[in-house]
Amino acid sequence: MKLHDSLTRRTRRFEPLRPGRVTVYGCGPTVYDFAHIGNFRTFAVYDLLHRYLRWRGHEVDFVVNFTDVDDKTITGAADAGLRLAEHTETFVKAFLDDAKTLGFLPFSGHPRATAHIPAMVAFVEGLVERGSAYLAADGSVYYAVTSFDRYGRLSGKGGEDGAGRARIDAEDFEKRDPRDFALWKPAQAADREVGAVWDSPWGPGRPGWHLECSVMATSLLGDTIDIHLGGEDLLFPHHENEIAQSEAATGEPFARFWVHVKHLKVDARKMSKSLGNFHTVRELLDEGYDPAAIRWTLLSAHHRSELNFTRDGLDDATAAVQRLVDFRRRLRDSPASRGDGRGLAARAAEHLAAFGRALDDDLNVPRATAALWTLVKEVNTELDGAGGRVARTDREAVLGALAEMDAVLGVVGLAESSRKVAGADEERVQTLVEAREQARAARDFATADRIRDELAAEGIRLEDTPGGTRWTRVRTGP
RNA sequence: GGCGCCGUGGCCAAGUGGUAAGGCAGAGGACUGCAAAUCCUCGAUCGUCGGUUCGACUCCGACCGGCGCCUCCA
Repeated sequence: MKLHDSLTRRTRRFEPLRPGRVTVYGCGPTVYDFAHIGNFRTFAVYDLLHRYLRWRGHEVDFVVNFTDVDDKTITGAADAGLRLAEHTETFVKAFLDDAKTLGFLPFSGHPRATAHIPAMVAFVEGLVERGSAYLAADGSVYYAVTSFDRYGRLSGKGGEDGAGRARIDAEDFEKRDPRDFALWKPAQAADREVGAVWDSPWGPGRPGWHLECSVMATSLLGDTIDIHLGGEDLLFPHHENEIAQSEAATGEPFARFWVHVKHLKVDARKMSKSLGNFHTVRELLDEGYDPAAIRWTLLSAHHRSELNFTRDGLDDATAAVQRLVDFRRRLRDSPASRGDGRGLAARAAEHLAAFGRALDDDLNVPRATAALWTLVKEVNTELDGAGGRVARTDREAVLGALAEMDAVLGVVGLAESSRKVAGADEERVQTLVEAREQARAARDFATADRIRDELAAEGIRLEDTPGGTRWTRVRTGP
């Protein structure tokens, strides 16, 4: 596959360092609040890459951390009158729930910063020994940016020129260079209040933000990882600092590919609480949107392009997803015709190949889905022409290709799972459908239409086919 | 001020130096008791102005508009 790497600013061929085994680290959520739809755009891309790599036959170690100690989590815990761990647990759980809702494959692990403090301390000790970090008068340990000559290579920022404009905080007076950043911070009153304090050779305190990712990535995945992911905002300073720390500590290249996901906008504007366009997954679900439609929307633009998230877009996605569900159902339910196929198997293979080629090209989902739609249309046309029948071999081939595509996209199965009808309801609906059939046979269309309308109101759609009336639950959005 | 991105049909969104995928919506048609589902047909010259080129939407420049990072942020 080819993958765009932010560090070299090139789209390059990707091969794992160790054949057959890919190591991926994605910066995960800071668990101080419910993750919003913008966070989940990024995480949806993580899931896409995860699924794609597995689909292409790789073993994947895919780690996504939880930042469970930082200013915001500490402030939040203090405001809630809780210990840090109690406070963050709520949002860890919420994240995992939302991830499941959106059909994410379980990642290999979700290391928490607070569970890796000893390794962080050791990491910092190593940096101090190497002369890459120093203990300042305020009790903080800072990374010395000037000790790393490649600093700024990723972002094109943070060079000496930029230092002139760097904001000068009170703590900056303790730094040797304004660009230096904290690896270890001495305990403050608020930290002690919520239990965010750990021992270290430099006294009680807590780790700086950038440190955790370097430590967890290298200790869990090795000194050099294949792919490092994050939102575009993390490029600087977070990822720049990760590189500086990690490479100074290990002497090895940190990440071979850097993938940054563009931010999404809501109604063409930056999502923010003040604009009132701030959405969480659970809010959208409460409004009645289909999880699969949310997922489809989040994946609807290439990950390096801006994604404009709108209600209209969600409605579009709802219709598109429903069409895919209908397609699979139609194919599954189609009676097998006798004789040889009509070439659908070959075309399914062709479109599946095109789908794969699109993803091979820097995860080009829009192009991949175009191949999917072409398959849908061609098969529907064929079914129309053949009275709804299709050769068994053709049917299995098309269903197989669809399943393969969905192994990466993860929407059809997700959509079907939210359209299940419980047993009791099923019997009730069946009874109504039969009553309507009798009314139709008696040409009592008023009664028939009334039953159909009633069922439609509860999301049950009826279709009168030559083989009888069929019904299905559909999602049409709020 | 520095670095960077974007502007494609009503909406969303790919793409390429040789005359623009796909989805949604809309219109007409087929099918249907009427529908639904499905299929068929119909729409853009790619922000503006210059330049390079046999030829640019695709390269270069300027401009207009929108946006991101530079401070916590997916």
